[in-house]
Amino acid sequence: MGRNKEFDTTVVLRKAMEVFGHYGYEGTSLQILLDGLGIARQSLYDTYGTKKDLFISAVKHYTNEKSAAVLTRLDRPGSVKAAIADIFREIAAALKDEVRRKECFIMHSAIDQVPHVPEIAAFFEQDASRLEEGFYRALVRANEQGELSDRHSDLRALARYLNHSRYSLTQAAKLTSEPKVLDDIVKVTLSALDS
Amino acid sequence: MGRNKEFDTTVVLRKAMEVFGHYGYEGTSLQILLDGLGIARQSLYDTYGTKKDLFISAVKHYTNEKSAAVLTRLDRPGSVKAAIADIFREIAAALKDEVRRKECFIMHSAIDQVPHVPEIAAFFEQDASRLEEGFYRALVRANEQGELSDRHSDLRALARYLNHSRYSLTQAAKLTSEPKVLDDIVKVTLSALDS
DNA sequence: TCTTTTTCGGACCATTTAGTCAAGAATAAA
DNA sequence: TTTATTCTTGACTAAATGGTCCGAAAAAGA
Repeated sequence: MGRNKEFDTTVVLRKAMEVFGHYGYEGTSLQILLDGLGIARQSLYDTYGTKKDLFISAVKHYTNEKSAAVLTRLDRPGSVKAAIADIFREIAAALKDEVRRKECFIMHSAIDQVPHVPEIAAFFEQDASRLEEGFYRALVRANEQGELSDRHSDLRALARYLNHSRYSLTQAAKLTSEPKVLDDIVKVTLSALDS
Repeated sequence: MGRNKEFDTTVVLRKAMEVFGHYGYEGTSLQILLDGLGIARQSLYDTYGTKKDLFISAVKHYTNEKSAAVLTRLDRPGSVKAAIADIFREIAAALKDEVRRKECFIMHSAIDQVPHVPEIAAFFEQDASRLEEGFYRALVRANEQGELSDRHSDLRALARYLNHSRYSLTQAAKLTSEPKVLDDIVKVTLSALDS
């Protein structure tokens, strides 16, 4: 009974990522937001709550999606170095794609709000530790599989580095439109795993 | 003849970096800005122009200062690897210092505005190319001095990577309050230069 | 058909926004 | 003292802000 929702809430969430990613949280006026989402003002408040609520939902949805993909790839049996290379090349591919890159920039807006929105700060802290642990587990396995040389003594540092590099690629993408630059950065980043 | 300015304009510019760095450009209301600068409203408009003018001035001042220091260090004779290590450790030191770190975050706010303020976009494009060239020159010299192994074939990629890593450290600092994490990231970043 | 839910659009609100103007006090050099 | 510049304060504006309320149309199941 009753009318069904006309829009797919996850599709709208995707659009929210794009809008917030482009204008930033504070830079996104309600008008811009509504135009970008393509829904009516009341529908926004009914479905997602306030502007801030929607922002938090979008950030969490985006981050969870990406993190899950990374962790899955890291835990898959086989070469760890190949897995990590896959992960970074996938990020670079997304950032080079005219369409897909747009929603990635919500990361930048989200990091912007870390000092002002405790819920986002706590969320990222938790996410970072999950990811760091994931990278660390993978690196330990890589070591057991003989993929690393003895110059990689500090696997904890390496794990932190890799997780941070993942985030930082979107920043690089915001600064350059040259795809080659992203490829170069990824290439050198991955070389940290070489012997 | 006439009264002198009571405030040092570069000191105020520094405070502007802190305020804009903390709240972001859009997140900084005029009231917050004036409170942070400690000057009267009219003084702001008389001395710096609009809010946007001040923001651009602060961004340029900060960037020029940092870039000049980096380029100077890179061009100094002696070990290039030591120079690069110095540069990154200095950044980490600044980001770990409770006071100095504050103004660094204007970089994040500035990158935020790249898609919306053409003047900032053009400025960063120029700055990035200057810095990339500086790193590249240094790496060529390092190669001539026998500091690099033959696994470092693509010095252009390495230069881009180093310049990007410089920027990305402030992002990492915004996400973590743990100093050890920054040290770890720097350590692994520099290991890209090892043989 | 009746009921329930959603969508949509416009009106509306109090608050905040960036920026301007004016006037008097302070300060410094001529 | 005179003159020029800056500082400070407060009032003011027009526009934009996020958010709420209302009513009618649309759609889906009972």
